[in-house]
Amino acid sequence: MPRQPSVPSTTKPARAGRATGRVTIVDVAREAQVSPMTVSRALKTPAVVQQQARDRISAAIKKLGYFPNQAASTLASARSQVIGVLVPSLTNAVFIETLSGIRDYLAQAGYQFLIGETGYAKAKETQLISTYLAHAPDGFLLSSVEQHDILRAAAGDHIPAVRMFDLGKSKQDMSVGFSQLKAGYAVARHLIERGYRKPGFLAAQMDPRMLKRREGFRKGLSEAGFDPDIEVLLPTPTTVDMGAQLLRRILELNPDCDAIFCCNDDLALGALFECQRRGIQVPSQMAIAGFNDLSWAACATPSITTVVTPRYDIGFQAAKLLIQQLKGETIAKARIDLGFELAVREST
Amino acid sequence: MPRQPSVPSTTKPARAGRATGRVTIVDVAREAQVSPMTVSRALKTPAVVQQQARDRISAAIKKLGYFPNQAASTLASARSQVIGVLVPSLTNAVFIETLSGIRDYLAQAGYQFLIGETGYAKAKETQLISTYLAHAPDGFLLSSVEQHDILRAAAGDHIPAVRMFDLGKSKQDMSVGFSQLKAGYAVARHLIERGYRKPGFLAAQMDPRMLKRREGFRKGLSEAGFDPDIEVLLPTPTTVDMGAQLLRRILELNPDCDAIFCCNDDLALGALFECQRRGIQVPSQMAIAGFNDLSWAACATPSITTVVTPRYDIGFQAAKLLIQQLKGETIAKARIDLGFELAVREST
DNA sequence: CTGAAAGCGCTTACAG
DNA sequence: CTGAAAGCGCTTACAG
Repeated sequence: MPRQPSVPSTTKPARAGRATGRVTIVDVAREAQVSPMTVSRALKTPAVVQQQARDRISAAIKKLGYFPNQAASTLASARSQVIGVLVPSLTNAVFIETLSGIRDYLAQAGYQFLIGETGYAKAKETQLISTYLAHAPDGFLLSSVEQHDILRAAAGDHIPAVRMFDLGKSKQDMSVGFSQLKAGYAVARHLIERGYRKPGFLAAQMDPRMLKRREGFRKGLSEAGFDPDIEVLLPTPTTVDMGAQLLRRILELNPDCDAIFCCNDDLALGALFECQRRGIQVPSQMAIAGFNDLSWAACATPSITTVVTPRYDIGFQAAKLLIQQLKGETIAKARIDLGFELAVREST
Repeated sequence: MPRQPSVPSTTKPARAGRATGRVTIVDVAREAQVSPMTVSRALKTPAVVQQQARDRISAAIKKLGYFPNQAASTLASARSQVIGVLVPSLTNAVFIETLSGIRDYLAQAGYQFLIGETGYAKAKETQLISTYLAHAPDGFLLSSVEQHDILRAAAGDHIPAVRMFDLGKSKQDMSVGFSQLKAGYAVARHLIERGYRKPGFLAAQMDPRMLKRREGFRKGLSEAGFDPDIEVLLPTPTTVDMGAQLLRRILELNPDCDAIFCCNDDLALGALFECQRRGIQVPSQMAIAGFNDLSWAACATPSITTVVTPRYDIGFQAAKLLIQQLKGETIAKARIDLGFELAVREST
């Protein structure tokens, strides 16, 4: 690894009280016998620097153990190479996979990112954006559909943002996701086609995306002449255990409920465990459908029918869209629908 | 929200080609009729500024919509208020909870953090540290026990680091975790005391912590005169489905195996599903113990015995230790053992 | 408690 | 393709 050589005071006299000992672009320039500007160019736009100079600069960088100071670069260029990323929750596997997609795209593009957790609250999101502004992010990846005035107001400029998970209303706003409404609708259609007659809906964590899934589910039931009001919704955060609680509750309220759509796979898993505990056969006495296709859905006993969502891709494509925008490239489509898939398994 | 006022050219003439339009500390100083230095002090060490001046500065900040430029601060002070955090995996719920602990401590302390995923590889960790150095982090929170020369070499200075999850060998090295070895040993003792005679070990993702758990487990078995070699280890990443595969494999190799210690709860869940699929009664025909106490362990059918690990606290305490070190506070204990707990449930 | 000067390490905007 | 000058917005290190 690059070892920082102790710089002899003859080549680099310590300035009065400010010496950091850090190897700078000036040190590299001196070693390579070019100007600091040429070193800067060799690092940012190598094509524009003569091969010979580039070689000397590379050698000097290696010899001195130079690495760039991002703060200086940010200050001088007003570009931080940092993206602010705000997701609703970090304890939900769904968003973690989205972060993986974001990281994979941003890493190869040379960007870092700051991660914030909004707890599904717009106010918290606004506050985090505000905090992040000190770090002068070049852009934001957000999870809410709402607009943030602060993005327009800050730094005299509009900071570009891409919204993830749901699709923006206007085609100008950049967004990457899929139709939550259609996904909920598809689950309703599936359960009806399988012959279930009293499908219910279980949910926790009242966030806008969940409400859209519910809306689609209800629409599917209503259209087919079924009762859309068999449901239990809780505002508290989702846990596996809550799936068990919700199942108990819906059976108390609707003893003849014969199928449930859980708004995520954690609830579905808890509901399945509760059925096992009570000796309720799945799917013959109770069908269970989940959402997201987390790792256990496919290998549970019985395996769980669920909606496969493009979580990783949402992060990857959203990051890509943002960077294209930052580079001033033309955006073919600002609103990217990645779709979803229904994985039909044993539980329905 | 703070709206950036358009600055009339009479008060702030645009410099030749560099005007950013950003409100700076100089603008605030002018508005508050103090020097920029006093504004800086009012923000960093308010106690040292006269109340009256502070009030005028607050008003000016509000009026102009000022927020600090972290890049300028970092460049001038050589302190970035950023911590580099490296965890083995972002798709493992364990580390996510650790990140929550880190975030909760760092947020109130006014620090941001960059998150990197090492994929359980030291080389990747070294590379990420190297990348992060450009952002001049004030410290690192690491997951490996190994030393990184690059931390000593960089920036002419030693950058402080706290190691998480396992305990450092020396009492000088800062580390926060618990004894993986003792945890594995405790599970072995528990299974033996319950009367199981052929306990086996299932693992994936060969990382050093897992190997220490295994070492403790084998020690417990050997001491009691049991065969420690009933085990299946795979180098590939952990998934729920792999728990099912590993269970099949260990039963092929050791048909009389009557209990398994899975190196994490994901494997335990997969093993439980596989038992259900094959009609193997848990725990009467096969006992299952996991590790970490993830959300489903307590509510599975049957509920799963597991080792409760202090994941959130590891993150919180590690961040606290690092910040104390950065502030030059005296460190009472550099090696913090947070312990663990065995949650005995129905599966054993 | 307050301020003028200098500097942190880069990049912009020219000029050649 | 290359370089000298100036500036990004803060904080350090003095000096009062």
